[in-house]
Amino acid sequence: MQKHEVSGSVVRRLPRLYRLLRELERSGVVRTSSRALGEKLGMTASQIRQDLSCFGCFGQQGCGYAVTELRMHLEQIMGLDALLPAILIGAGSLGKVVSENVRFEERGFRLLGIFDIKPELIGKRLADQPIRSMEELESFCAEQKPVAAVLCLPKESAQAAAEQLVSLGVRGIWNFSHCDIAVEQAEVVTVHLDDSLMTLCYKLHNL
Amino acid sequence: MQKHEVSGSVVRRLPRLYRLLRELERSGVVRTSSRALGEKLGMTASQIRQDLSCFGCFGQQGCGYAVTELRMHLEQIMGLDALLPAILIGAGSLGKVVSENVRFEERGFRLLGIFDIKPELIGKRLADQPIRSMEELESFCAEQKPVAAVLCLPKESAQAAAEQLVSLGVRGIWNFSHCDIAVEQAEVVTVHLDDSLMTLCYKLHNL
DNA sequence: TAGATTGTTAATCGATTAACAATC
DNA sequence: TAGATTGTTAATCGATTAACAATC
Repeated sequence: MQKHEVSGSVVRRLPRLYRLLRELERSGVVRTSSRALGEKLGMTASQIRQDLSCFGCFGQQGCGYAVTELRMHLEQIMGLDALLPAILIGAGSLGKVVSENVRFEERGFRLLGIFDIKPELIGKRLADQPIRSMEELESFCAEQKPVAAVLCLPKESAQAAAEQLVSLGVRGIWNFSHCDIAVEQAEVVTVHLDDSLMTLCYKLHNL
Repeated sequence: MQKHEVSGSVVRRLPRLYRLLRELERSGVVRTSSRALGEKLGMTASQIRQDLSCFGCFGQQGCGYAVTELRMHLEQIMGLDALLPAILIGAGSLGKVVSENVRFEERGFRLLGIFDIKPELIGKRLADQPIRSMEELESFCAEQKPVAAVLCLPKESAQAAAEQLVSLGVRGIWNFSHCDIAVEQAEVVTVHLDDSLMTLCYKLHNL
């Protein structure tokens, strides 16, 4: 289906388009066009069509796109229907917010386990799960084979944890650790809140 | 100093370079080169030099860059030394994590006030601040003149809150509300955790 | 059929990389 | 002076936009 490798710019735009389609669906819109979609997302109709064309043909000449159909295609393209098994490491305040506020099941993942190193947290519950000891991690992974891990650790321990996770079979890491991580054989998506805040600072400074 | 408008791609790279320089400083490195910096950041030496050249000349031919000096220049460029007055709206679990975990003062902002609409939260403390009632917001803004606001609200109330804030003088919004926001006359930087997670899903799906 | 809108090819624009003269 | 490395100009590469034939 994909001609060549799809560029990062295209991949980063897919979630926004997906969210818009969900909204249109909720408001009862049945058909739409690249023009209408582009307007709402602040991009050109060309770009919408060009982006979609990386993955196939989802419209009809003259009539545009069926909203629900296109939304389902995007789900397939992004793999949101897969529900990949995932775990979360670090049940501090950050881990708590992420586990309780992120809709994993609507974003392609199922959160199977939450781990922390602090003895006083073990056994408490978070997002409907017991917090488990890090000593359980290896056997848990052997059994449940999580493909992804959410890292909510201080930056000092993030790199080592990432390496351990990869050695236990994890292939994707969602990293909240305020530092960059380098691991072979795994995809890492880092959320750099500090960088995001600094870009706001820059913009205000150069208004 | 800036020839033309600096592109978004350049602006987004500045924080990473800044973080690297802080690290180098901490490990006692005194001088460095575009080659060394590029290697650590996974980009070309050309790109480092090209990015910096948007703002001035900070190196010496033959000798590279003085780490501390360049770090200080970047602080100036991004405006990190300004400590712009900021407020936070929404003291739920998300607001709690953001106010307690983000190092505002190192990122160019000073958090002056935290607001929430829920009566049961008013008066409790967060990040060394009392949580204030939304009724106080107008007079507080008139007095303290916050330039930026952190939005930690559910998406239903985000747009209206943003508009109110702008009418009260806020010029920059750091938006955690899981939705896009459109306001005239203000810079908005939105943190889309869901989009970030979906790109990880895509990558794992297309491994 | 006429109008609309796709998918795709071609043209433009911008961003990245390479090259090199200037100079520490 | 010789070696290194900048700042900048030119060349390349990729991404966005425009144009248009195909067709619903």
